[in-house]
This record gives sequence, C-alpha cells and structure tokens, in this order.
Amino acid sequence: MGQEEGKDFPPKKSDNNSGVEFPAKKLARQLDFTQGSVVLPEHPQSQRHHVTPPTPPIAQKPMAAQNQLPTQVVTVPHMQHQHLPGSRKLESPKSRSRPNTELKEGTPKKQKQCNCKHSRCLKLYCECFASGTYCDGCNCANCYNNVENESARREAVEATLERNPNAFRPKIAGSPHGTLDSQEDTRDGLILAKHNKGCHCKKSGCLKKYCECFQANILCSENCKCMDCKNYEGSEERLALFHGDQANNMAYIQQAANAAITGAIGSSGYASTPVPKKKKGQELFFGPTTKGPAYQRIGNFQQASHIWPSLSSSSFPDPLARAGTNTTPGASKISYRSLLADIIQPQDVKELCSVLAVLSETTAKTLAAMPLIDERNATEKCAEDGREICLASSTQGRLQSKGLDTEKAVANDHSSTEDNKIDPDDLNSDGADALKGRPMSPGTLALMCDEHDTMFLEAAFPSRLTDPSCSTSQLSDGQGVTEVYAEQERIILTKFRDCLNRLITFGEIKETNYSLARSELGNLKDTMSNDTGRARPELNNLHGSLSNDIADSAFPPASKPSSSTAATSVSELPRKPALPQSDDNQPKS
DNA sequence: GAGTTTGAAACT
DNA sequence: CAGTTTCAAACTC
Repeated sequence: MGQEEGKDFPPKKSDNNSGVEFPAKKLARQLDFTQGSVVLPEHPQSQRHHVTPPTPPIAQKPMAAQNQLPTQVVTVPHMQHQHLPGSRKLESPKSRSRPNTELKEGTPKKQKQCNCKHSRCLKLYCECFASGTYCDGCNCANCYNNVENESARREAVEATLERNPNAFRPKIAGSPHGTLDSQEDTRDGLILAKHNKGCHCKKSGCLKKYCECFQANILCSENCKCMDCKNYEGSEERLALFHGDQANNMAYIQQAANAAITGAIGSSGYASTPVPKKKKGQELFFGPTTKGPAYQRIGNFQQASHIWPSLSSSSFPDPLARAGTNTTPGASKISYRSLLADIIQPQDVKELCSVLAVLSETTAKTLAAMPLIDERNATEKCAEDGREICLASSTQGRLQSKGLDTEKAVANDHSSTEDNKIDPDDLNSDGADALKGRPMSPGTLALMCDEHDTMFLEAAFPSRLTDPSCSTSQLSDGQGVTEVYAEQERIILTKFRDCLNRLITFGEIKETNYSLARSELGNLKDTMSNDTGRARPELNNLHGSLSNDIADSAFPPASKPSSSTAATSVSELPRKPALPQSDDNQPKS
C-alpha cells in the first residue's frame, strides 16, 4: 500500500523507469495494460465465447427497492436471466451479504462500489471484477474494469481463469448432491450450502464478515480450515449474534422467510437453517470455541440437532420462534419467545413452499404457451393494472428457479452432477438481482456463460432455446425477459410479503388476545389456555390464506384462467409428495 | 475519516 | 504446497 496511483501495473515497490521489468509476476509480464498490446493465448474455454462486447446493459433498479424488501430477500434467490452463473457478485460472499445493495435495516441501499487503488480493478481483489461486472460509479483509482479498457480487462479475466478456472464460479454451492458429501448436503429436505473452498479464518472466529462463510450466511463446513471457528450449528456465539442483532430486525425476518421458501440456498437470507456439517467424528464434548477445523466439531451439530429437533424439520427461521422454547446450549440464554411460536408450525412452511412450487409449475406452463412479446407487453400492461395474473405467467423463469429450490427443499430431488451442484446456487445467489442495475461485463458474460443459464432458461422457455451456448443470445427478446423477470419477482415477493404481513397480523392478534384476556378476565391462567386454544383457528385461517393468497396472486378471481394450464387452483394441483399433508393444511378454495 | 485488522488473492 | 506479500474490505477508534 501506499503506492502512488497511476503507476505501472501491477504496482511495484521499487518503481523506476530504468526499463527493469515489473516484479517477476507472470501476469504483469504478460500484460501491458498501458499499451493495450497484450498478446495472450485465448482461454480455451473463453475463446469460443468471445464476442464483441456490447455496451453493458443499462442499470436497472433492483426490485427490492420497489418492494421495500431487503434486497437480499429479493435478489438472492434469483438470477438475472442473462447473468452468467459464475459471476460472483452473485455468489461471492462479499457480494452476497453486501452485494451491490446494502441490506441493513431492510432498506435497499446503493450498490456496492469498490475502492480499489492498486489492482486497477483487474484482479479478484476487486469485487466488481470478481463479479464480472464493470465498475460503475465506484471509488476506484486507475480503473481498467470498464468498457474503455475491455481488451485489458479481458486479458485479466483470462489470466485469472488460467490461474483458477473456477475463479468466477460460485464459491458457495448449495449442493444437494455434492461430490464430497453428497449425502450430507441435505437435511430434511433443506438445501444446504457451503463454501467450495472453505474459509481459512484464524482470528475472526468466522463470525465476522472477514469470513466468507459468515458473509455468505452459511455455516463453515468441512471444507474450511478455519481456527477457533464459531460459525457452526449450535454455536452459542453465532446464536447470540442472531438474537442480539437480528431477532427484531424485519429484514432478518424477511430474509429468513425467504430462506424458508428458497430452501436457504446459498446466500439467500440468513442461513437460519444452517448447513449441517458432515459428521466426521463423534467429538461430542468439543466446546463451541474449540480450536481447529470446523468439521471437528460436527459432533456438536449432530447433538444440537437432536436437542433442537424442530430446527431441521422446519425451514422457517427458528431463532425467532423457537428460541427460549427449546433447550439448546446456545438458546438457553434467550428468553424471548415469539408470539408466532404457536402459530407457525413446520407444516405451515411446507404448505407455503408447496404452494409456491405448484405455482411455479403452473406459471411455467402458462409462460411456455404464451408468446414472448405478448408476454412482455401483457406484463407491463398488467403491472399497471395491478393485475398480477399476468405476472404469474411471466414469472415463470424465476418461479421455476424458486420451484426448483422448493422442490429441492421438500423432495430432495435433484441431479448429482457437479454443475448441477452449482446451478442452484447460481440461480439463487443474491448476486443475480444484486447485479440488477449493475452493468454486466459483456466480456465476462461471454467468457463465463455456460450451461447454467441454459438450464435455467430452458426450464423457463423450453421451446425458445435455440443457442444454449450463450444465455445472452438465447432469447429473442432478452431485455423483455429481464423486465418480465423483474416484474415477476416483484409480484411474487410482494405477495409473499403480504403473507408475512399476515403472519405478523396473527401475531398481533394473539398479542391482543393476551392483553385483553389479562385485563378483562384478570385470570392469567385461564387466559393463557384460552388464548392458546384460539391460536389454532387463526392458524387454520393462516393455512388457507397463505395458499389462497399466493394462488390469488397468480390467478386473481377476475383473471383466473379456465384452462388446465394455469387456471388450476392451487388446491387442485398435484401436491408435492414430500410435503406432508394435513387437513388443516389444505388450501381453502 | 484515518488507521488497524483481517483473510483472500497473488505470488515466490 | 507452504510461506510470504499484496490487496481491499471490514472493522475500530
């Protein structure tokens, strides 16, 4: 540090003009950024994708801003359709927790901007570069990560890829069938993410954002080589963080709820249903602060899971609802008990997931049958009218993604290839939407585009895929699709927000019941019992309302199609086999 | 806002 | 592959 800006790149400690070659850095020798005369063999993989970079897409406002939802909730699970899967503003922990948008207080904020000084934004140090985006409005100095220096930038990308072919791939993989621990990656239907390389933290306890795992809101895994790790399931310190900082944070609630829907994949939301660790040992007596790799404490995780059985069975964030109601080492200090603790049950969440999954399938069919251009126009028109039915159909892509996640969450039904292991993460990484409004580097897009988007889009537009090699050219109306996605996302999330608000309402009702009972009856004991009895009818309403709410979002009464593709009411649609059904869970039509 | 700490990336 | 350096973000004051 402390080197002057604007000097030769990479910066050297003893800068001179004597013609002495840059410090023996391979890349530096190969690249002459000042001359732009770099001659590097094209990356074998990237070569075929090399295209003349178009102007980066115009920035779009993240949908989160419109919905007043935490960006992470909105953006995490989805991928901008043309976003390259490997892009790390998607999946980079850094970008995940603080992607292009800040999430604190649930208020979407400005995009993340780098402050690079010495890397020229052409190394992975730079978040923008690492994410495959151009710097745009950053505070960086001597930036080459822009259109004007596309050639240099492309060379840097290739050099980076040469060093690490996976440099731009997701670091966090929600791996339902990972290669290392395939059988451990799911637990009770949840998709569990972990850092591909693992962190190497030494001093942060993996509870600060220095830690990529923590930043990605995932637990450390056996991939990590961290020391003194506290980022594991059942960790008191970790739980304390959740409760102390986020228990009352609406953003957290929304994120957690989002995780409930998406299966807590990747960076989405706070991983309130944390990654279970591979049981590599039975060191049940390891303390939470035991030094050594995280996996050495896996015994604790197992133990914690037993103590906290409902945690694994419910995808709803338990730090809120269950803290204080269950005895767990970490939670024992917590006395807070959510008013929703008796209202939200595992089946509620499953019900919600089921509804969303069904909706995604339905809308997929609808969209597939709808001409793309018409769809776009219809979406815009309907958005103005507030008729969400149109969006439901146009949402197909996103919902397909969500549906996948949900299905994974409930059915654990996924392929086992390495790529597919990454795919869900790609599709759900917050980067996708975090990148909204961020000019995506066309060069990186071209370099990085691969089968992931293809799969994603194939699900959305099975009949329109013509060129699977590049997602940016797959659709005849890419921009329209982007808008459709955005609008689709807005609608779905708005609806989901309504559902959450409904939950809040139920909680408030319950609270009111408590208060009234206390003041009017003066018999606390009777009040408590009566109130508990009242909670369930409310819950019954909740079950129905959740389902109907979402169903109506797709098919409002006035617009409900009568065809079998999209008109089918939720209750009529086949249910996910993995979702336990109960009578009071059945959506009420 | 400046300085420090931290850990990933880059490099040897 | 291990050790060191560089770097920029996270954090502290």
